[in-house]
Amino acid sequence: MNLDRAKVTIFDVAEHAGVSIKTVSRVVNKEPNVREDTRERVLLAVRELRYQPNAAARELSGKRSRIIGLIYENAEEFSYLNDVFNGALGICEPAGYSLLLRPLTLPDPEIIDHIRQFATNARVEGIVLPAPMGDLPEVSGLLREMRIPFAAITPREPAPDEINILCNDEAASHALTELLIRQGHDAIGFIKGHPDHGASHKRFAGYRRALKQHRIAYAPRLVRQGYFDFESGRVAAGRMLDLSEPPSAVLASNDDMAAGAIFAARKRGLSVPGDLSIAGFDDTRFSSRIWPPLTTVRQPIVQMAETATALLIDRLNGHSTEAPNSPFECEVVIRESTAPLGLA
Amino acid sequence: MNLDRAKVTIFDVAEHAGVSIKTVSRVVNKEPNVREDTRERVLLAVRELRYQPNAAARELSGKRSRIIGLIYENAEEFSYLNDVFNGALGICEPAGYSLLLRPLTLPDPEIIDHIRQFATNARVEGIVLPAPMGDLPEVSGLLREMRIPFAAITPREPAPDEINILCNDEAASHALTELLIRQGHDAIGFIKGHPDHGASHKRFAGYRRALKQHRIAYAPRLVRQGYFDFESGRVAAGRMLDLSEPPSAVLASNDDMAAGAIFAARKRGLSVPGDLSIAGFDDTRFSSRIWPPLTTVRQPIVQMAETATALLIDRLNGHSTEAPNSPFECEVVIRESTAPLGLA
DNA sequence: CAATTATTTGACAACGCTGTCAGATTGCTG
DNA sequence: CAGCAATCTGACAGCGTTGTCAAATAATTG
Repeated sequence: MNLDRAKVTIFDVAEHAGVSIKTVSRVVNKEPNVREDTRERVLLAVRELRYQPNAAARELSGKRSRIIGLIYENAEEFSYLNDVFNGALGICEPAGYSLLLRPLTLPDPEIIDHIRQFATNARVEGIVLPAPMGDLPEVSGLLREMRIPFAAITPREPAPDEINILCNDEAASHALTELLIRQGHDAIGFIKGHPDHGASHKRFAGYRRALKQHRIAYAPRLVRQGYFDFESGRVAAGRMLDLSEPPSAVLASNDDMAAGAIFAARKRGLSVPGDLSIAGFDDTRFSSRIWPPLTTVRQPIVQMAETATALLIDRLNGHSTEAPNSPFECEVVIRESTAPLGLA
Repeated sequence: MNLDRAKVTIFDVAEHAGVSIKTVSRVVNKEPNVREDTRERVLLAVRELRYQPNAAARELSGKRSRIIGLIYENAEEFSYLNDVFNGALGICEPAGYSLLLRPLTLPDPEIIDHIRQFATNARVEGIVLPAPMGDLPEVSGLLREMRIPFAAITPREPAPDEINILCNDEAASHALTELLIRQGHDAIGFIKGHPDHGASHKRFAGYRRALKQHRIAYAPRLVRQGYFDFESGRVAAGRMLDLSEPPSAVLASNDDMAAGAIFAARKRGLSVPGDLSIAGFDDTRFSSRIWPPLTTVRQPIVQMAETATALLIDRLNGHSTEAPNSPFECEVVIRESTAPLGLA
């Protein structure tokens, strides 16, 4: 198949504007040292001929592919990724970059090879690493070693001189726990997230801080390990509900597990929130569509992805990445899965 | 940022193998007319030096970008897209193609311009069009006019000589309706899908055919227009439930609307499936995670996307696209949202 | 075995752009 | 207005491949 469109070349533009191809190149690439009137003449020619620089020639000559990779976990949780895609694409397109996807199924013993191959084959200039990819030390280590710039979207401690976008998971978790405490709950269960995800620890920390602050004793029996998936939430919640002194509220580290908790409660004939309040994290698409709609925490994922991508492109272009490394704000969304203790 | 890796060029390989660069090119591109022993010598050199052809140079010289575009509706329904992505990526990667995403928000009055720009800027060789993109005549018309090969994944009538992947929506809908009829239901509501989607009509047709076949009168009051989103399903189901003679079962044209129907039933104090059976379509990720888990229809989306992409690549490579245009099989998944009439 | 044809190989010119560097032009200084 | 620096512009050589076409080699024929 021939790509026989767009055959206006830099020569055509140069001739039309009465300058050399190099000057056209300068204007198109916004290089300095072009007189204002020549610049305009060239720009006019570009518009009139609808000139589109040939990306392949550019890359071949200039060593820049203008491709950004996005390595993500090919998990079921996809509304998060949808936002990431949209954010990243929204920035890439106007900046003249293409976005190349690389799904990975975790855990992946050959992850290093896969990423190395992706980086080489796809000739990406930089990589966006949404959670939990940015949490894996072998991944960030490899990219550092390969000297491929990357932007991680994950609540880890920002490494010096690396782009890292995060939001205040801990504060949001604290706020959510506090909400339940204010509603009179004092036996509050917690389902932890996958231990490899930075967010898991932050969320747990917020929970503990809230308990402590309100002088509620920490009860290990009310804390269970989950793995961010529905099934683990269902099991973890079930265990707690079967205790002789079950919790009156459960905080799950994400919405999938919260949905699992609702499922477990239903199976035991408990009403939510009448007998058990349940809250989640993430505000996925279906959080408001299950019954009862979930109280949860919403993160500005699109904005976070936009910022990560924009900073990455800045760095690729040699701009001095002024890191606005203050975390993004999460928002507690109160719906019908939580209620004051003792009320239906 | 320099892409200073992978600097083994075709010259290095040629020298190492003691042949000319052209011969290396022949071997790498699987062209004919190379003696077996020279081929092997070259292949060995390729492996030893870990030679990776430079994609930019290839494109510049050979006019082939090896990029495939994927234009999709940037809707909320993402588990469908996840499958499409995975299927398409899974085929592209081993075939040496890159996949470029182009989300579009419908309705889009400038859709023509957007696609034209995408096709030109991104220099795609071919385009995959999952539903509902393949349903829009202006889109397929434009691509035809631009002479860009495309593969549509949608239940429309396959245009001659165009790649079109579909599954037997009609038969699945028929089977699902029949299931409800066998369970004793005879007042079966139907919530239609978005009228611009080909699947909507197929699914409705299957419903009507089943009614007819079992001599159940078609009742227009039990059929409502929906738009594939939760909210429209909720409203449509609500209207039916408020009738003086409400249905005992509702078939929604997708799972989002079925979830809306469950929501509406709950709000009215009805139990599902005790008072109302509800079935959906698509088997999205959360279909099994809401309460009650949905009876629905599963389509082999990943396979369909794989096939579409593979056929497209075949065509791009000049192979004679033997269209296996027989539809893919859907599968009815029976869960707990449907029950025989009169039983809890 | 010479003549002819089929197969295999290689030299070299594109492809469209950017980087380098030298030359032309302009502006400024005294 | 000469002399020099700063600014602008253009010629030309790559970048790593594939396509074209001619040359070399092998296979076939009478």
